[in-house]
Amino acid sequence: MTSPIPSARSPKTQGYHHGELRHALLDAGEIELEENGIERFSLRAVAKRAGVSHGAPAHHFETVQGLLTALAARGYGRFIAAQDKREQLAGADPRERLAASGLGYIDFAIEHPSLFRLMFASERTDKADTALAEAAAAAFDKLVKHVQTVRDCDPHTDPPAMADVLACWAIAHGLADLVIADRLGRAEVFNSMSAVERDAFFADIILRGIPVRRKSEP
Amino acid sequence: MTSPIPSARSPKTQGYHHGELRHALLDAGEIELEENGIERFSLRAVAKRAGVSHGAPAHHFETVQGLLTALAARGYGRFIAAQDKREQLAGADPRERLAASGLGYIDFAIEHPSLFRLMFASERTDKADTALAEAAAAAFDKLVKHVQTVRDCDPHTDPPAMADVLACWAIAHGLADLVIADRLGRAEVFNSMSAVERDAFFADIILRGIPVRRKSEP
DNA sequence: TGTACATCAGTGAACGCGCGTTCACTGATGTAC
DNA sequence: TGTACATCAGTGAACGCGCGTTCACTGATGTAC
Repeated sequence: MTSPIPSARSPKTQGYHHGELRHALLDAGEIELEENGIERFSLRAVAKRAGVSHGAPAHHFETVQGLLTALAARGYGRFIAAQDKREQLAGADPRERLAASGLGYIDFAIEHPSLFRLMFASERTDKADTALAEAAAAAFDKLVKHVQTVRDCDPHTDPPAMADVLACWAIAHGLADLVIADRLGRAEVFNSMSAVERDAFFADIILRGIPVRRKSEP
Repeated sequence: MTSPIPSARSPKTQGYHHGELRHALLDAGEIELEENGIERFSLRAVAKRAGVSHGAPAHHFETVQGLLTALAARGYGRFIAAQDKREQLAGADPRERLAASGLGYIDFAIEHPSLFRLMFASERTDKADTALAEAAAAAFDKLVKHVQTVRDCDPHTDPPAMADVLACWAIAHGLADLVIADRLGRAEVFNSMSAVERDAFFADIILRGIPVRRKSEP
């Protein structure tokens, strides 16, 4: 079934003391989360996977909620990294970069569906946690800045631009959630797409959130 | 804490036999779901709320998964009803009706957040269940027909129209999921809206999924 | 360099809990005659 | 209308399980002198 992660122990600390257990528990927790889903997540299984007794995590996380909260916070780091990765493949055009960021949003959900759900739809994290709140805020700021670049104004003081922010967010989020729930297959055309076609398809939909302003319009 | 639902027993069947227990369990299950969330949902609590012993549900649902699956299937009925309700308040314009349907989608999520999550994001339902699959298909068909009316073509054979379907779906779904995750409050403008303003705000965003085609465009 | 000692970070047994499911049972109901 | 009987739909005790958490313990590590 599950096996410890020997590589998580450096040769220097292979003995009684682990040395990097906090980090190892996060790694093991992430794997457990993706293998079993949030609904079957358990601290004991995480400890087993990390190769320690199930009492050990208490020295690093007060409760299972603490571990899940730390996982969610770290998840936002991966989430932003997935968006950065797509942006680096994009050109200089602000709209293209915004769409790329949205594709990274979806990539993350596909690669880490349970972590994505933990971050956006679980009641098992501590929403008052500072690190988690800051990580989530950083992700939101990223989107705000994309829209700011496209619209050349600050969404926080320009309601129409903030509407663009929420529209793009909702689209990327909705696509991501529907993809991992395996719902988009209902659209026959979706099933026959190559990866490149799918990216173009999603990018087109994401950009509907921030319509091009025409001269004839206000 | 929790109390039985005496009204679920008709005077004629108040004795040893319940008479409507299947129905009463679904009602109790829905309340339990919303009060405790999926993550803390338990068959024993549902039985207690329905006023029967915890062994009783086995006569109506093979397992807890069976009850959750039936709840999800019935949820799609409520989901479609929420959309119908909004449509009835809308005029004849196809775009207005499509937007209204999307608002009903969001209404449902707000009124039944845990049921919404059970339907769209849980691993605890039996996805092979016929009734559940048919209920979900009916909800999708509803959206397809809205787009069909707006575009005057069948999305199942017209890929651009199916792209409109998925775009509108993703927007309504994304808004719904972000609203119940309490994320939209990050946009300051959103917090100060009245219910009517919020509806108009969401309707505008939903309709971005199905852009008006101009004569100068293909 | 060697020793005493404090602290750290593990172990593993134990606790109590709620869970889904099973099952022998029994009261209530419906039907045949 | 009355009786015998089959079936239905409950009860409640029992099962085994995995869970999070606690705690006395101990081996490992680091530090003071």
